[in-house]
Amino acid sequence: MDDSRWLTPQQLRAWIRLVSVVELLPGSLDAQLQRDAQLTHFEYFALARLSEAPGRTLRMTALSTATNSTLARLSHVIARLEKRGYVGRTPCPRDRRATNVALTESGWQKVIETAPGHVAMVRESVIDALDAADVADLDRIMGRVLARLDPSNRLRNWSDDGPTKAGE
Amino acid sequence: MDDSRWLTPQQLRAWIRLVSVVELLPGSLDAQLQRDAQLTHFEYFALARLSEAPGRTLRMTALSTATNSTLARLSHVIARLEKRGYVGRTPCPRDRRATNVALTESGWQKVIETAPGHVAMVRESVIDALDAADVADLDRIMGRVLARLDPSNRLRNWSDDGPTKAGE
DNA sequence: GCCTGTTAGTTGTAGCGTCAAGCATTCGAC
DNA sequence: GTCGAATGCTTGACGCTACAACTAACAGGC
Repeated sequence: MDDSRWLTPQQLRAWIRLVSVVELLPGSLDAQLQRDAQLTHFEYFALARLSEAPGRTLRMTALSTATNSTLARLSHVIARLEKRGYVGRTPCPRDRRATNVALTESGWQKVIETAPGHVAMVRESVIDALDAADVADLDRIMGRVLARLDPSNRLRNWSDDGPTKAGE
Repeated sequence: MDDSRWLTPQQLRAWIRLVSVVELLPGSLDAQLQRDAQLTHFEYFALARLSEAPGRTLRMTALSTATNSTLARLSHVIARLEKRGYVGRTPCPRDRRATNVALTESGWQKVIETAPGHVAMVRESVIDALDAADVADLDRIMGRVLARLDPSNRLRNWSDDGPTKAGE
C-alpha cells in the first residue's frame, strides 16, 4: 500500500466535513418538506423537475435521469404520487413500452405552494452561509466531483449552463 | 414573497450540483464497502471512530455524536455489528444507564483490512478530482454549511484541528 | 417472419432509518 | 429522602430504497 494513497490531514478534514454534510443535509430537507407539505425531498425534487419540463410531462426514463435515480425507485415514488393525485401516468403511443408522467393541476399547485418554503430552507441551511466566492467555489468543486461520481454524465443538463428557472 | 428570496442562477446551479452529490455519494461509498467488506458506509464509519478512541471504546452517546446519528439508529447498527462479532457492549459501572461499546479484535482487524480499499474509493470519487486549492475551499465551505446544519455544534471535534490519524 | 438481444417499466422482498413509546437510572429541588 | 424531570438506551412498527426477477415491446440480422 503506497503511502501517497493515504489522505493528508487537510484532505481528511475536508472529507469528514463533506461526509457530515452528506449525512445531515437530507434529513434537514426532508424534515421541512415533510412537516410543511408531507413530501420527501425526493418527491418534491421529482415534482419540481416535472414542473419545468415542456408540457409538465416526461418519460419515466428521462425523469429518472433528471433526478439521479433508478427506474425502480422512481416507479415506486411515482406510484405513491399518483395515488395522491399529483401526477398521472399514460402509456406513450409512440413507444408502447414507455410511460409518460404528467403533473396534474393539483400537482402543479402543490409545487407552487411548496417551493417558497423549500427555497427558504435551502437558503437557511446552505446558501446564506456562503458569500459569492463560496458559491462559485462550491459550484466548481461539485462539478468536478460529479464528473467522478457520474462518469456517464447523465446529469449533463446541469453541467454547463443550467436553466435559470427557479423551480428549486 | 420577496424576490431576493429566490436563488440566482449561479446559486441554483451550485445547489443542484450539491444535491446531486449528496444523492450519489452515499450509494457510491456503500457499493464499494458492501462489495469488499459487507459493510455499509455508516457501519464502517462507526467502526473507524471506535478504532480511534482511547481503548477503542466509547459510550453510545459519544459514538452517536461522532457519527452524526441518533441514538436509536446507532443502537440498531451496534446490535447488528455485535451479532457479527465486531463490537461488544458492556454496561458502564460508573453510570448504570450508560453502555460502553468496544471494538473487538475481530472488529479491529476488519477496520485494518477495510480501510485501504475505502480510502482508495474516497480518493477516486472525490479527493483525486480536486487540487490543493479545491480541498481548502471544500473544507472552508463545508465548515460553514455544517455550522448551519449542526447549530448545537455536536461535531466540534472536526471543527478545529481534526485528528491526523488516517482511519478514514 | 423469426430469433436474439436490448430497452422500458413494474413488482416483491429484504434491509436500513425514523419515529414514538418505553424502561431504568440519575440528578436536582425542596 | 423523595418526588418529578432529565438522561441513556432499547425496541417495534412503519416507510422508503436497493436489488433481483419479471413482463412487455422494440430493433436488427437472417
